[in-house]
Amino acid sequence: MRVALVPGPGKSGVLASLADDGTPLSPPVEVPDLAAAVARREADDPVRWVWDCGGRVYPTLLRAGVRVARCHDAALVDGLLTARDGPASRPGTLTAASARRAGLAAPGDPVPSGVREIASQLLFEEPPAASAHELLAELITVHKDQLGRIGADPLASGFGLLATAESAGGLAAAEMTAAGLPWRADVHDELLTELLGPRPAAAPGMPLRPARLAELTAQISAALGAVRPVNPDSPAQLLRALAASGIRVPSTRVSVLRAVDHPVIPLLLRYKELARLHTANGWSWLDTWVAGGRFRPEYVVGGVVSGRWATRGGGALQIPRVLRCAVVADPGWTLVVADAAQLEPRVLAALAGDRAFAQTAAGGDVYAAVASAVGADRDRAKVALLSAMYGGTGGDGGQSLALLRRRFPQASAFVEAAARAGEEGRVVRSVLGRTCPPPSAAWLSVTSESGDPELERDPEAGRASRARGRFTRNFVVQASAADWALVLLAGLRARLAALDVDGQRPELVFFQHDEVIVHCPAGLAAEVVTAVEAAAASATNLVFGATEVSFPMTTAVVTAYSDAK
DNA sequence: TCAACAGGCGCG
DNA sequence: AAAGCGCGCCTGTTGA
Repeated sequence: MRVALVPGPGKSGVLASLADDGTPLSPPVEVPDLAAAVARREADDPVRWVWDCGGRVYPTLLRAGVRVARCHDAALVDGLLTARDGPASRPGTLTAASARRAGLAAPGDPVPSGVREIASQLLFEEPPAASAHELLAELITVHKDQLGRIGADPLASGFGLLATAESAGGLAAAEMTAAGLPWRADVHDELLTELLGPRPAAAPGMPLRPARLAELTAQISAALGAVRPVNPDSPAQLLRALAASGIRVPSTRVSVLRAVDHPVIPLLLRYKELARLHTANGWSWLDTWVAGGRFRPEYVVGGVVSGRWATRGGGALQIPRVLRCAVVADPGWTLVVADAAQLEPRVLAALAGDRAFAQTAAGGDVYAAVASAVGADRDRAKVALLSAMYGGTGGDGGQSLALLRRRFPQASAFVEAAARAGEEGRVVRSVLGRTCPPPSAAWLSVTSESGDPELERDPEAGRASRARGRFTRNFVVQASAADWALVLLAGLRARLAALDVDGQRPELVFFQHDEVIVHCPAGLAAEVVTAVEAAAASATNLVFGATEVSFPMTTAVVTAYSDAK
């Protein structure tokens, strides 16, 4: 059973039951308390809620203590379909719905990524606010249209799974934001103080460097023999000061500086490390993003073209390793940290239908297995494999790359074909059918062939073409890995819901590409680990069908995130 | 004065 | 000969 839902004024809402093909079964029903109505239906029988944008609707339900098991998120599905069919394919009704959504949004409100562009175009037209009944009618039309377009996909079942998983991802994202990642502000503060010195007093308009950074700055200037103090935060200034000391470098990147032998280098490297911590995850970050012992990032489902998630604010997907000691389970609770081991090479093995490579990826360490298969050491094999997926030659791994091609011709041909498609301006799709963006107008104009043989040799054309080849080469792997991880997340979420004991519910609290963290009562950790493994096995089967490739999860039951791995 | 850009670095 | 993929966010600089 599907039920379409649109919030109305106050706590009210409008509902309509739909058949599985999206046809309305009865006239819309107004309810005074939407959350209560949803909770009743959810308890009765399995419902797939159809709504326009879970990111907006669901947090309200969660605040009222109501969870749902399944949904169809029309905004997220629109993103998938628009990536597949192009913006011109978007039906008029959805455009109108997007416009209304944008019109109803407060200025500066985030708009779901799939409709961001069109919404921003229409934002200025001040569309009239539509009634909940009008919006529901539109939603029903859009939903039915989407079901038809999903069904028409050449990868119908895969693409349908993707739409379902993307929608479930929307639910998980809202729930994770509501739950928050356990974060010990006191531990974080202690670490900052230990590394940087005491927190500088707030000086209006005059941000102070913490003691340790000020000290290093002075030492750096001295080591460079600079007359005036050098600001290490200014690459241009630093570059000049280095040159004045006879150090000629193309940039001030850590990787470049590391190769230089000079007394100032260790000071600079230390400064960069600490300054990064201070600016990216220092006290002001703590003030801004951590409250009540929780860090609550806002996830952007499908925010990356490959289907990976992004986050808005707080840089949640770049939590530095040194800070992971601040992620600590509540007393009596524990963290289950699980990540998919060597996900991308395994995905390539499963995708490419390369028997030899699949057998190689059937075991515990793909890189070691590849190394022994091609007769190279593990490091070289790893670089070669990554190069094959990223489009580099791997420098040192170049030879191994050639061996890789000989030993695993089908896997190589698979990524090469993806690269050719990109270079020629075509699009590629993930295993479940997520579609990469078409080439930009700028790319087309740079690479378009002209009759003039002089122009054809424009090196810019070749560069742009190869760059897009690397992008599509990587896309098929990264996006398929994202497919798998999303299906894992959806399955895990469902399994965890079944472990709910009197509100002592294991909570998904973090998701980062190929890694999840579950916060659970200590007594449930073993069951959570089992759930993770079952979800991984199920994801493998749903996404890749029968395959020899294994997708093992590395799980750790820990008190602090830093204790994992 | 402020927005856009460049350089840089954190994560996968 | 050299170079890989995808992000978010910070500071400093530049230019309208």
